[in-house]
Amino acid sequence: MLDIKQIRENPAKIQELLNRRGADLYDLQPILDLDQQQRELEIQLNQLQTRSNQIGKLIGEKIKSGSDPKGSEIQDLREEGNNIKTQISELEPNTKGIKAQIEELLLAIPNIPCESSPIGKNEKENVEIRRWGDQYMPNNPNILPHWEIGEKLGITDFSRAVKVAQARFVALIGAGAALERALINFMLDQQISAGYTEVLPPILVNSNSLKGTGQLPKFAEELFKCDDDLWLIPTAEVPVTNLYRDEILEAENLPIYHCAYTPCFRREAGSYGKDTRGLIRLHQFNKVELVKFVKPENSAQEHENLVANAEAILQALKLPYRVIELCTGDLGFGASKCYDLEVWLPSAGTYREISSCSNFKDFQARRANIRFKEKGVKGTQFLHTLNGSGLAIGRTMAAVLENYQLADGTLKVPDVLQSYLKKEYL
RNA sequence: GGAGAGGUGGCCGAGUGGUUGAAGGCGCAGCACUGGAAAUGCUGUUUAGGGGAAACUUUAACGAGGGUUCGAAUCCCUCCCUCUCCGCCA
Repeated sequence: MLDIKQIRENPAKIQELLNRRGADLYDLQPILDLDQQQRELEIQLNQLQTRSNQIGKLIGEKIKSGSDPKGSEIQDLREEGNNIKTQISELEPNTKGIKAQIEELLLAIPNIPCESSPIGKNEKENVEIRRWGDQYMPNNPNILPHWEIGEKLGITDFSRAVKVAQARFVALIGAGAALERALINFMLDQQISAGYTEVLPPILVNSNSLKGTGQLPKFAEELFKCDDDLWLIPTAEVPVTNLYRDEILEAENLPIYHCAYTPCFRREAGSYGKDTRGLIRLHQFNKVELVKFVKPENSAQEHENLVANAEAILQALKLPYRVIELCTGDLGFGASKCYDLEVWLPSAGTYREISSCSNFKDFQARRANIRFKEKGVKGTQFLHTLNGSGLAIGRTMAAVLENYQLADGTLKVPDVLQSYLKKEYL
């Protein structure tokens, strides 16, 4: 959520930044108008309330000091109080309505892009920052797509998973399950030693949590909903970020780094026909997520470090990848600045997103009301949140299945996973 | 699922309609005392919004939302959450 004060004080600047996502998409003027009305009403309401409070006190004092509660003095005050109450009840619905409208509008407005985010209209204008691992690109010309090698080795079973659930689900069998588990454990172990504290959070969350991280109210159609106001998480970002919702943290306890393995559930609405085969786009997938809570002045550096932590996994797995910086037109709803890691998938001859590392600045913190207090400094401040995949397991599995294929149709286990799998080849 | 209890400030805990943003204690901060510290004493110690250059002032908040009243932490209604016992269960 954007800061209404900032919008009020600097509308042109905020509007200009917002326009970088795509001109004319979001108009701040209605918010400004409502805000103006709201403050005028509030001044009136405040004055009435002040008088009402005075009357209440006065009646109390008079009765205590012996005035006749039925006498005309008290009766007059009561009448005035009643009048004020009527006036308040006329104004109050207005302010409440206007406040709710402002809130609704604000919740639907995305974060303002960072000044440093490259300006562009769509993913075509994203900027490649660096590549790594060209020397590990396989030169085997007969590489099978991962879903084929997976079926061939008998470690992925899509058709049975479809029978059990639906399209876009998979069952991992035998070494496939073991490989998935090895990847999870390896990633967690690595991130824990990089300084992240592991969390195993709820994977059903309430709608307040989803509002806090920005999935609601706008993106309900991308989520699976259960009864009782509970939703399956689309990413561990939601439960982990909301761990500290409505809290005031001590500055000395920052930064906080968490890593979390969870399954993730997405409807993938609007992507019919895209990536229909394989492990790339499923309704359920596993992911290790990194989440940081930091002081505002450190968030840019923390962001770079977060990306490095995600990259370290790909490097340890010797999987070729590149780092893309998203342009303003391709930035996610809550992100101010975002780097994607894309892993090399030789069967397709392309890089595919395997991690998305975003700096949300105070956007989520404001929605989720996560603040910190610095000793000796008056008041509280919103902290900055960041998160990134470290990494998406299913897509990592796909990358391993393709990049580690041998000419004879078997698979070499990446060095760092051998101790987990206790095997060198599959 | 059945029966009961409860949700008050950073924490503990009082408070059943009247000047209570909330006694008391703990904790924390500052000052005094001390060679220094402990102990002690004094002072201070929530958050958010509005107005104001500021000093300051005003409003709101005792789980959430509504109601009664001139006035609600206190009374009424709805919802949420926590705990205990019974049942069921990985």
